[in-house]
This record gives sequence, C-alpha cells and structure tokens, in this order.
Amino acid sequence: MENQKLAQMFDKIADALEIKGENRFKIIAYRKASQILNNLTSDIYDHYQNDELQKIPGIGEGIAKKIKEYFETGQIKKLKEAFQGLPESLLDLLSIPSLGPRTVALAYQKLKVKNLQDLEKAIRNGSLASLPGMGEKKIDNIMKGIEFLKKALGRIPLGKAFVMVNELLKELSGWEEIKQISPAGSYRRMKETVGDIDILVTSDDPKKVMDQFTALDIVARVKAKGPTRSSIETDEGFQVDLRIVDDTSFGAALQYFTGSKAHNVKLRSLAKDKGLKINEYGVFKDEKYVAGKTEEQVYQALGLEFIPPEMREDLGEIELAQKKIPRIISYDHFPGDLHIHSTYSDGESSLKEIVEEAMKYGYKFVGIADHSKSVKYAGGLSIEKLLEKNDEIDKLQKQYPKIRILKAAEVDILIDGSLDYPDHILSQLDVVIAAIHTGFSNDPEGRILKAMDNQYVHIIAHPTGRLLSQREAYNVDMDKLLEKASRSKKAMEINAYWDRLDLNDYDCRKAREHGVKLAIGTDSHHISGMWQMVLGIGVARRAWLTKKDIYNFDI
DNA sequence: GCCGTTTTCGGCCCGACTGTTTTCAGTCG
Repeated sequence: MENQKLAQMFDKIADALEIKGENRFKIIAYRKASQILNNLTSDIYDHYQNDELQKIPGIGEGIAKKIKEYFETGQIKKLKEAFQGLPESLLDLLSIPSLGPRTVALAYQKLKVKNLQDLEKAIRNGSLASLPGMGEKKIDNIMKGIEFLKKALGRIPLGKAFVMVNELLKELSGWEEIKQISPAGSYRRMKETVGDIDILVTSDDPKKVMDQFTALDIVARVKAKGPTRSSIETDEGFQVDLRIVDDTSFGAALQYFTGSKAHNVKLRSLAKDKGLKINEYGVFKDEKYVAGKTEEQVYQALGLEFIPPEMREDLGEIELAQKKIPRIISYDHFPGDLHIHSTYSDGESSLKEIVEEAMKYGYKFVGIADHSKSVKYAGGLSIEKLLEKNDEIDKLQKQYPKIRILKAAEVDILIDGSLDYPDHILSQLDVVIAAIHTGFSNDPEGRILKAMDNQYVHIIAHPTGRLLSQREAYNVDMDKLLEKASRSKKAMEINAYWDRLDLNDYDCRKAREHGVKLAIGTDSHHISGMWQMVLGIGVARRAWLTKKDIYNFDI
C-alpha cells in the first residue's frame, strides 16, 4: 500500500512550506491529507483507480491531482518545488522540541545552519545568540531539545514499530516458503521503545526467502545478507533483522532472541544447575538435544511454567515460574475501550463506525469520549452538543443491544483545577475522564489532585503528561497522585497513543502498590487506531497486572 | 489547499505560554 508513502510526501511538503513561511492553512491542508492517508483503512490506489479520490473528505482538487501524478509518474513535482533552495536536512531540525520553522528558517538564512552539527556549532560560537529575539533561555531550551532528540534517536516508539511489524508479518506470512514466523526481541517484550526489529522464521528454502526479503519495497539499504541472517534498513530508518532457523530450534531461538539479556543469563544459570545447557539451538543434556521446537518445551525442560514475553526482564519471573506464574491480564479477555474520539470532536469515525468496529473486536463495552468545550483546537463539545451526542448514543444502544455504549467524555482540568463541565452534566455521563491539555507548567499536580475531589470523575488520563508534548513529562509526584487516587477511588489511564505511552510499566507497578486501578484507553481518533489497545495491554502485562488491577466498567 | 457557497471567494481553531520584548513572535497542543 502506498498510503504511508504518500502521507510522508505530503508531510514533507508541509514541513518545507512551513520553513518557507507559506500560508498556514495550505500547510494545514497538506498535514491533514497526510493524516487522512495514514488513517485510511482502504488502499488509496483503489480510490485512484475508481476516480474517487475527491470523495474522501479533506482531499480536494489539488491533493487529488498530486496523488494521480504520483501513480502515473512515480513522483510529485510539488515536493521538489517545495524544497527549491532548501536543504532537506533542515527537516531533521524541525523535530527538535522548542525549535520551530521560523527559527530554523532564520538560522538557515542568516547563519547557513543546515543540520544538527551546524546548529550545535552556532550555539557554541554564540552566533545563534546573535539572532534577533534569541535570548539565553531560548538557547537553553533548544539545547535541551537537542539532548532529548539525541536520546530518542535510534529507538522506535512501540506504536510505530507495531504498525510496521504487522504489515511486514502480513507480507511474509503470505510466502509459501515460510513455515513458522514470529517477531522477537524487545518488540515482542513490548518495551516502550524498540531498538531494532527481529523476525524469526523457519523455511525449507532460505535462499529464496532472503532474496525476497532483501528485495522488499520498504528496503532502503541491505546491511547484511546471508543464509541464516539478513539485515535491512527501511526507508523510515528502522533496522529489521530476519533470521532463519531450523524447525527443531525454532522455540529455542525464539526464546533466545526475545531476551531480555538478563532473563537469558538467569535462565542459563538455572539450566546449568540442573545439568542442562541452553542456547539458541535448543536445550541439551550431555550434548544431547532434549527440547527446542517450541518455547513452551524449552521452559518445560527447565521445569518452568511458560513465561509471557512481556515479563522476561529478570524481575523475579523465573522464580515465580518454578511455582506458579501469576495470571496476568490477557489480550483475549479485555472487555472494552473507554477512550475513543468520534467525529463529534477531533476523531475521524462516527459513533456507528466505532460501535461496529468495537463489536468486531468482541468488546463488551465501548466508551466514546470526546473533548470538552474549552479544548477549542480539538473541537471540544459544548454542553448542547454533548447532550445531542448522548441522545445519539441512546438511539444506537437500541440498535446494538449486544454491546454497551458508554457516554464518556475527556473533560479538561482547567487552569484553576476545576472541570470543564458542571457537575449536573458530569452526572449524566457513564465515564468521566479528566485530563490536562493546557497550562502544562501551571501546577499540573495540584490541578489533578483537585480534580480527584470531584465525585463524578472516574479516570485520570495522561497523569504524567507524556502524551502531551515531546518534552519528557511534567513534574508530578506520582506517589502523591496515586495515594490520592487510591483514597478517592479514581483509576489512572494507561494511554497507548501512536508514538507515546503515557504510563509505563514502572508507573503501573507503583499504581498497584497503592491499590489504584488502571484503565486502558486507546485515546484513538480513528477506528483503525484501536489496535493501540494491544499496546496498553502490553504495558499492563509488563507490570504483571492481573484482571483485578484493571478498571473495568461495571456492566 | 479544502470547503461551502448567498458558487469562484473568504474563512479555515484558537488560546496559552514563553521569552523576548515595550506590544509581539514563535511554539505548542
């Protein structure tokens, strides 16, 4: 599918136009087109073939023309044009928090700053400080931004990896040469960020598999190619390793390459104690193979219960597996999502679409939570609009009796800690999610604490602020929040958004210490984003949460 | 660039915050 590729191209055009200071609405239009393409569940090529591009809301004459041009000539002239007299490396600078297009443009024009190295130099020799409107604090913030970016570089947010890996698995599973397939590594353990992506397969025709793999569309560079392991870099800069192993070793290899390193070290030492040897080929006793076909067999051979990948960090799971692994929350058993945005605010799916999709997932309930009235940029709902939406939910509920449709809202915690809807409105909602979206430096902790006093609030979303900006988090004392949440019986939300996870497994463990329930909400803005639930549950599993740790709407 | 229209042009989301200013520009969500 070319959806993502086109989306990237439009995003790049938007970036370039932004640096050039073009009409901001034009830029918004390109960004929107990019977002639409990213979220589209169908293949854009089909729309092109049926001459129905402009039927997609947000795609007009200009964008449609460019999509056509792309399918007919393989390129978009506008992209080149947008970069006329602009080095492409400037785009990297845009991802530095607190450094925006105006400053990038200025630094380029006045100081010839073209990339990160130039920028750092300009900071060191003081030339950046000489630019108009550039003071000590701004420079300081840019330096912090650079530091933040460098730390994040080279690791992929789980959400991004998830989408890519799934597409790749879908493609590879279709090859008849491949018999078994599984992702491994930190991706399989559902770490918050993933270094590179490991995929393990078994095959009778390794050469053909490797030939096809290194010739995939997404390949930008082949870093290594051999009969058992090939390594490629995708056009988005991700490294993907494909390993081919024997059927008899598949489980052992999967175990080995899933890690973590600490987990494997502990496992090997345990094996040694039992007079066994374990490596990526299998479990051996006196050089004789005893297990390795499946992971279950590997763990069994060591006298252990199967350990879910998300738990494999040597945090006591091996000791537990010698007796009884706790029954952590399972993907299959999760009953619903409480935090989905609809077209009423800034979501892209109608109530009906959300409900129908949720039923496909087998959800028992779905909470449709739109923004509250003060969040203007996200189309927050006036009270009238909220009530109108509630009426529509009532009607839908009659139409779909098998799923419980919850009247929810993501209600803003205002600057003074009060909530964006009055109590008599909140009381009409099934689920009230309180969250901060503005005034991040204005005592978020105090405001969240105050919001917890409201009897109608059920859930606190983005308590650490990770979702809100690229800045790391806002300064809250989690223990303090959790302590109060525990007293006031509020749940904290594990928010698994596209490129960020709000609560991590450490936060979740702390929540459990305090006896605070956790709500898993996707905060998705499109039905195609409901996979984010998998990430949220992944985090819950990493924290070894069981069903009773999870906030469940009482149905 | 998109969209709707009193149909070919004008509005498009907007406010807060920060740091720099002395009334505003840039960045962010």
